[in-house]
Amino acid sequence: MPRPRKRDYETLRRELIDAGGRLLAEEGPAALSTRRVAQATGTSTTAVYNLFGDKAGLVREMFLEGFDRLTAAFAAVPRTGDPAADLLALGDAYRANARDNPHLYELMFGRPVPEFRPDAEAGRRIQPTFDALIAACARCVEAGAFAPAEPYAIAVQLNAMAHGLASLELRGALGDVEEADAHWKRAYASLFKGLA
Amino acid sequence: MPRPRKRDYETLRRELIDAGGRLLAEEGPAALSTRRVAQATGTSTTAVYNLFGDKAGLVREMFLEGFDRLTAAFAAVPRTGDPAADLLALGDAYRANARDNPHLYELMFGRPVPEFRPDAEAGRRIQPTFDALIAACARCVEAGAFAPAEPYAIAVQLNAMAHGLASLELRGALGDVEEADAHWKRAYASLFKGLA
DNA sequence: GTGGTTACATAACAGTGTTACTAAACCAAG
DNA sequence: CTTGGTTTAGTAACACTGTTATGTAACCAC
Repeated sequence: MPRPRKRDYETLRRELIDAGGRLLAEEGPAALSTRRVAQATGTSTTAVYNLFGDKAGLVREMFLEGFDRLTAAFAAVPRTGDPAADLLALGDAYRANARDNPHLYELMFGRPVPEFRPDAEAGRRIQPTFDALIAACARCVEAGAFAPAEPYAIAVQLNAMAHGLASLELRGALGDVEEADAHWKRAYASLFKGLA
Repeated sequence: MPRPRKRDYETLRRELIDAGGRLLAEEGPAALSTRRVAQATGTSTTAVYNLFGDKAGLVREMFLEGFDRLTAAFAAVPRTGDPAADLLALGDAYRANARDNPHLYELMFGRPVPEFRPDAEAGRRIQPTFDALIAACARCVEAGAFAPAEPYAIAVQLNAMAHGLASLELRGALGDVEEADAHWKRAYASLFKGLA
């Protein structure tokens, strides 16, 4: 007869992920030690290994959650009668996500945690985020805002531009907020013109 | 009368930076421990602290060297009578640099080494790389290939696009080489059209 | 009480960046 | 020659890391 569990595993798992998210947001990736995460949830590091396999498993969940949030932010963008404006709004949502969660953004698109590297399965799991962008591009093509082209190919361009701009902005390379605003506006205008 | 030095400091400094570069290229950022770098140069970790202040100081030199190389790659791009083609060639050089040195690229544009974060001085030191891009954009404006606009503002767009594409490509998100070629080609075509 | 099982925390291990410490190597002065 | 002073260099020590090993706890069945 096994020893009873002190805590519900689902709840503990949730708390560990949340604790990791808080530490990451407040202090950056260097704060993500198994000891600190475990301590923040009143348990021991063994829980990380039992519930996630290892530290990378925990960080993987945080990575996936970052994309879930981005997907949700995209889904929250209202669908108007103007597909081009909707696509711009997606870009705004992407930028806001990066600015509001710089450390999580780096975790999603960079390699700040040495132990973690996304696997192919994780890549598949984040596809919905990109799919939302592809769908928005398809609507622009259908509405005639963009010249006929494969929505996927267009989405790559938009994705690259947004990621490049967000990365530059997070590094402080785009100047103050107003200057950064202007850069985003110009870049999207150029690219939209080029895609028309 | 001080004890004589066993090694010339300039030479040792150079060797430590080179050793770091080799370890980074061959095994990635996780191999960049002070002990391994010191061992590879037949000295002890104290040398890292004496010559660079700390590990971050060594990594900072590698970061700067990465940009020196990129600047050199840009300088090696021949200046033709076609400024737009020259700008494309700069993009190719940027991409080649990223593909040939993926770990160094991540060090230059990401945060793979937790101890190191570029300071403002480092930011100034890498300005020449960006200046080359700005100059190439200026030539496109002067030649009428691009509509009149601040070369700096154009350079930001090109930089963002190139960085986004390179990052996606290094992550395996652009498919095989031919597919990636096509994505780069399309993205630059769209942006150039938009800037015309 | 013993055995078996799961659950959990702690100890132990090997590695990390960094600082502290000790010895080495040399010349000057007495 | 000895002592003192200085720089140089390597190693020891420290606190931290991810991870595995270990020991104890908690429960029921026999």
